[in-house]
Amino acid sequence: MSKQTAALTLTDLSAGQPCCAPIAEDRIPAETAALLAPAFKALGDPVRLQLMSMIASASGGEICVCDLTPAFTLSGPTISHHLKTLREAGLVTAERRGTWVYYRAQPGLMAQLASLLTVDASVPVG
Amino acid sequence: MSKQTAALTLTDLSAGQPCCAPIAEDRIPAETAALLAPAFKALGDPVRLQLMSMIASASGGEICVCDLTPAFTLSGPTISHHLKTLREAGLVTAERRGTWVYYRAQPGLMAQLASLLTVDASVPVG
DNA sequence: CGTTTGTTTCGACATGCCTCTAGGTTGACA
DNA sequence: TGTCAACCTAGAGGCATGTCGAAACAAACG
Repeated sequence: MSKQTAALTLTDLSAGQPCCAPIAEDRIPAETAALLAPAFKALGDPVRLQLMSMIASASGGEICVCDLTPAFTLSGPTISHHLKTLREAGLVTAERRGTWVYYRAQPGLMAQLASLLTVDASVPVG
Repeated sequence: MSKQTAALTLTDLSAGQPCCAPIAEDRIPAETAALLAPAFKALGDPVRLQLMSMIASASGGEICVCDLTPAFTLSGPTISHHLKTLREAGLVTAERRGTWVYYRAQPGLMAQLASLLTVDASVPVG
């Protein structure tokens, strides 16, 4: 991992390490933007947003690909591609158990994105 | 009118109308995903994420394009293009006053996205 | 009225993304 | 061991996006 420009890594973020103040408090540094933008980008597709929702809301905290694929009118490989995108963004993790692959949400990064967008009413407008 | 699944518009969201439960509570409907994905997509670029941050954190709640452009090593038209993307996503609004154009964040939609990503510790994991 | 300054639009090109089909890999089971 | 099911990877086609330079538009000012 050579692109260590920022002192923060995706692993840190997934682990829930705080990254920065909310977007409305201070201008975020370029390194942070470069690190978090891919996560937002991954959520920028309706299919992936629904996949993320199904994974995050799954009972037991995980869900099988075999339960995800039939929920869409898309081919298996296409769903697999979207899951890979979510995986590479650090939003989910995958684990193979026997025949099936189970996906699990990564609450740390989700919380980071949420806190970044949080608009605090007490944020000074001046 | 407690269960609004599809009859929601971007205007509603920008105005701060609640759209749905957090992503980790229930699977979001396809209509909601189609409505919110463009907003995440708009934030999925490092330049736009920084622009959004500069706008949202601007003192006075607004900022001039003439203050945004010099902050990047990109051409004016390119910055304008990114601002248009944020505008069309409903994340910011623009107003021309004299020579300059001022941009202002749209806290309603930002709050929607934040609440969607919020992970409640009390979310049942089983 | 013409010039200057700030901002957006237009046209073009390179790159990236979404989707598919085809094929490969992994694991279960007779 | 052979076969089948589940899942992923590879490659291609078509469309969208990011970026630029040039030009158009808008407002202020002399």
